[in-house]
Amino acid sequence: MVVKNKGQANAIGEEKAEKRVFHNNDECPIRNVVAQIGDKWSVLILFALVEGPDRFNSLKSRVVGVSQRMLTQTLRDLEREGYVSRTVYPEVPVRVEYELTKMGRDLVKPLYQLVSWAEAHHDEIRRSRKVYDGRSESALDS
Amino acid sequence: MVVKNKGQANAIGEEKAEKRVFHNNDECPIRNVVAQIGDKWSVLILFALVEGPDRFNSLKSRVVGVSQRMLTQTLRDLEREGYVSRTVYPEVPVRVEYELTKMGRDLVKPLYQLVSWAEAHHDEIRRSRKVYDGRSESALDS
DNA sequence: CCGCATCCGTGCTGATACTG
DNA sequence: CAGTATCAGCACGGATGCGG
Repeated sequence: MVVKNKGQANAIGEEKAEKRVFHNNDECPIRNVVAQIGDKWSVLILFALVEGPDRFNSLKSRVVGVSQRMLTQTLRDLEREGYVSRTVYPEVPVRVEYELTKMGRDLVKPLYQLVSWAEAHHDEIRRSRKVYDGRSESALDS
Repeated sequence: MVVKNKGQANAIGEEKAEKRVFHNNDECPIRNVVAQIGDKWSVLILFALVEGPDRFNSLKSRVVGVSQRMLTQTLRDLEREGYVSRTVYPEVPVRVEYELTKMGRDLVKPLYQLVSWAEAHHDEIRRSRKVYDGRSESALDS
């Protein structure tokens, strides 16, 4: 992440010294990971695969709304990152199974913490949005 | 998460368990949270604010690369979600401080787990990318 | 069944200039 | 200091058609 402080102090919540500087570049592991899982379909696909290996068209059915194009593309990206493995069974017709790798199953753990938090605070977030949007409207009063 | 557990046991009969269906819509708390923090600057700004309240231009210096436009916009979004509070001190010149709310500080906890994972696996991910990209090139052999 | 190729609209993003 | 306004580029993502 290129945390510039006194000599590359690692991690985030450790010392309470000077305020840290954050870089968003190719070397930033935060963005390198979050940018991928933060896209439109990655998280849903990863969680679908938690329940076990699955085929392309089965995934397409289970991840409602994903297009063929985006499912292919996202699976390729996840495979490139090393989260998902792709296995082709040369049967007739061809069967292709996608499965979480060890790193993929590892990633899902902290990800699940985040999702649990999201589910627990969903209502609170939506209330906050309504309040915020309401204030914006009332700002138009004279 | 809008998990629909009904039938859906289509195709290939040998499903050992019922697999869940994931929807990406406005009601999905996963996407509702991940979509926001997954954007280009949210995580870095949130982590910058973990160290305490900060002013606009200070944040702009610490989050290297962010433009004035995106910093404003992201802070507004985070405020709307309820993660960040905005306080204006009518001094001369004006001072505006941004601070994590309780929910914001709460969110950072699971987020920190994810970031720690990211830092620990950054090298492995980059190796995986190189391998993947290497395979793509060698596929051009004859 | 599992894709890839192509077209194309839309929204995110940065650069720049201006305001209270 | 802390924004807002406007313009332009381009990447994201959907729809469709073709191929192994």
